[in-house]
Amino acid sequence: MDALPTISEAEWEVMGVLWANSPLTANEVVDQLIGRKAWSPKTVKTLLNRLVTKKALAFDTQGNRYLYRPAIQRDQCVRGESRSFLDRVFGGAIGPMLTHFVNQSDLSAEEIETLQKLLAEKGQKKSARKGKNA
Amino acid sequence: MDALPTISEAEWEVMGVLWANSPLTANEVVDQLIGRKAWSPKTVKTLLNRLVTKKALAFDTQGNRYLYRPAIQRDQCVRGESRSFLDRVFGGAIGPMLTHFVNQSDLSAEEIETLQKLLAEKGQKKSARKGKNA
DNA sequence: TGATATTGATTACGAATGTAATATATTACA
DNA sequence: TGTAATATATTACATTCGTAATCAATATCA
Repeated sequence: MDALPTISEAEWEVMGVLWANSPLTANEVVDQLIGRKAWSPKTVKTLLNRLVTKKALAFDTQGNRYLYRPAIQRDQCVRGESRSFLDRVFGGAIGPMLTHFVNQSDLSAEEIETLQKLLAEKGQKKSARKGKNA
Repeated sequence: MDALPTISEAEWEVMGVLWANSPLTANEVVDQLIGRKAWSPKTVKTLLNRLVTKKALAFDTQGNRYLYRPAIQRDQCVRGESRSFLDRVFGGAIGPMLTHFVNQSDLSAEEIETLQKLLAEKGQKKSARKGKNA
């Protein structure tokens, strides 16, 4: 059930580009990263390669070029990373984690409102079907 | 300003023990980890050593034993890790990150309430001193 | 068609990590 | 005081990661 490959920090950057927009050639990925990372194009190619090996990316051939595209969903990776982070730093306790971020961060009025609504909904469901937490 | 050492996953486990309770001898740390990690005592010693080298831990000598204690604050490390996680996975956008967790998680009624109160306070301050976000 | 440019594949290499084992110093028991 | 037990220090070793350079295959231009 958990066959997610491990995505390193640098690799996340590359995945980010392709999750946002794909398929892309290697050079297009390189271009997207200009300004955000001071990487040699060679480095980016290496990362693309590793991600293919890890089966985090797939590609279709177009002449002698590859058109890369994600082979795993961003949302799955986000969940995996989040779980790992939560366990490592907050011992798996999500309440304290959220509290921490709300305290630390400078949320905009809109963000606060969005979250409040979300929580309100959560609270509703909660009391609507007591104990039946899926 | 950012002189925090990098704490690896395994090292977090050890730091966790000492943040919760210190000072402790190496063996006491080993004991605390029994059941949670299937590590050889040697491995724990190695981690303690590395953490001392990284200046994440310090120790006082007691006979031929060391009494280890944290040399950096948990809160600082939490902030560092959180920032790194946020940047990597959510591109630094805290709103979406919180939304994600609230959506994904199964918060207890109490946790929901706590967060709602927190957000309410945040919202208050927000409108009280507009634009003056520190 | 031959030289060149481009693309992906392979190789490189040091630092960090996970996971210990061995060596050395010191203490404590007999 | 000698020897065993224990504690820390040093060394080990395979992987992963960051960061590229070089090699090999192919396409393109002259």
